[in-house]
Amino acid sequence: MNRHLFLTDRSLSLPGWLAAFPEARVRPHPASGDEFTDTAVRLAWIHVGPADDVAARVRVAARVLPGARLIVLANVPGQNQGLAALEAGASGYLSALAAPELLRQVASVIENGGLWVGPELLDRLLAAIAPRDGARRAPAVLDRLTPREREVALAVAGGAANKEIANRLGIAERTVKAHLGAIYETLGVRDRLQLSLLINGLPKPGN
Amino acid sequence: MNRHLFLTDRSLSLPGWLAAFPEARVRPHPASGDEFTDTAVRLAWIHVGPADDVAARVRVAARVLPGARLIVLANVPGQNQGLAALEAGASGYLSALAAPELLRQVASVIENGGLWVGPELLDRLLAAIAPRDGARRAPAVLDRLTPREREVALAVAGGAANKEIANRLGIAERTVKAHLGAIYETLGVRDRLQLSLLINGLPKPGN
DNA sequence: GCCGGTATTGAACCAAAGGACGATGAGCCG
DNA sequence: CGGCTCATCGTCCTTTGGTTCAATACCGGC
Repeated sequence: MNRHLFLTDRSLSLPGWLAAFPEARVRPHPASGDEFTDTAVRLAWIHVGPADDVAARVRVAARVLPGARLIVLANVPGQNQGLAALEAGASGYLSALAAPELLRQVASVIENGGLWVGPELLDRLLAAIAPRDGARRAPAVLDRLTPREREVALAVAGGAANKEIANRLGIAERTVKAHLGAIYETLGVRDRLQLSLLINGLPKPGN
Repeated sequence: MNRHLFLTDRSLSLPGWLAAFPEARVRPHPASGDEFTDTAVRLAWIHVGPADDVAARVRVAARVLPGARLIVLANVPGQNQGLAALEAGASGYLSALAAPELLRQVASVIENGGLWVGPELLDRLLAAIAPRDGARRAPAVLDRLTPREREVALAVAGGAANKEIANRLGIAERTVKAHLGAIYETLGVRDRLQLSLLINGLPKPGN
C-alpha cells in the first residue's frame, strides 16, 4: 500500500516521517517538465524550504499525482507560505518537524476529506477576511498589563535592551527584569522576542 | 475523565454525539451572567441553531470553561456562521449531524492544538483573501543574505531560539550562531530582536 | 489597621546569546 | 592549481536575559 509519497530534495527530516508512515515512498521533487503520472498515490507530502516556490511545487505535484491530496511540510513554517500553499491547492500545511503522531493525525483528517490548518495560519486567514480596526489590536494585550509594565513592554517591543530601558525610565535594571518576568507570565510568552511579535501583532511561533 | 462537555438546549442529536464520546457530559448552554467555572473540561461542543448568536455562545463558553477548546456543532452549517464562530474563538465548526467517526477525528485534531475547518469554509476564506497581493512582497533586506542565512533569519524573525533553529535545520547550534553573526554584520543590527523588527518591516530599529 | 496590588531593589544563579579566536570541506572561477 | 564564497563545527569567554530566593514601600479599600 504505497499510498503515501514524500517529495523532498533533502533527507534530514526523513526519520520522523518514516516513523509515522514506514511504508511510505520517498522521491525527489518532480521538475515542472516531468511527464510521468502516478494515480496510486493518495497522499503526497511536499517538503519545502522557506525560499522555495511553494505554489509551483504544489501545482507540479497536483499534475503528476492526479489522485492525491497534497500536504506541504515546511522547514520554516510561515503564514505567507502557508497561504500560498493552500491557495495553490494543498490540503494541509505544517512544520516538517511535526511529531509522527501529528503527521498521522493530519493524514487521517485529509484522507477523510478535511483540510488541516494550524492555529496561527487560521488567525491570519480570519484577520484577512474580517479586517477589524488594526489600531485596536495591540492595546488588547497591553490592557492586561499594569501602566508600568506597559511602558516596559512597549520599550522591549521597540527593540530596547534592559539596560536602556532602565536608564530611560530611571530605575534599576533589576526592576526592568522584574516587570518583564511579570509580563511574560501574564501574556504567556517566553522571552522578549515573542513579546515583541505579540505586541506588534505579528505571526506567533509554531506551525 | 469528563473532559468532554456538550452544551445544548435540544437533545435531538445526542445519540450520535454520545456514540462518539460515551463518557461525555451534557448540560444546557450557560447564560451570559452565569458565574460558575469548570477548568477540567478540555473540549466543549457548542450546539447552535441557524438563528443563534454563535459568537455570544462561544464567548460565554470561553469564559466559564477557561481550560477548554471550543467546537461549534451547527444544526444548519453555513459559511457566515462558521466564520463568526471561528472569529469568536472556536477551534472548529462542523455539522451537528456529523458521524461519530468524524467527531472523534475533529476532537483529536483540536486536542493537539490544531483547528478544524471544513473544505467549503476554507475555500471561502481563501477566496476572500485572494484579491490581496499588493502588500505581498518579501522584505528586500533578505536579498542581501545567503540562502542559508535567509532561512536562519526568517526563523529568528518568527521567534525561534537558536536551539530550535539548529534542530529544525539539522545543524549545530554553533552554526546557527555563526550565521547569525554574519547576518547581524551584513544588515547592521545588534541582536535578534532588532533583526526581527527589520525583517517584519516594523517601525524602526533605532537605538 | 490590615490586606492586596503595584513599584521598587538586592544577591545569586542559571541559561541563552553573542563574539573571538580557529578549523574543515565543497564548489566555483579564472 | 590557487583563491574565493559558503556552510559547517569546536572551544573558550563575556554579556545579556531570565529566574529564584527574597525585602521594602506606597496606596486604596474594607
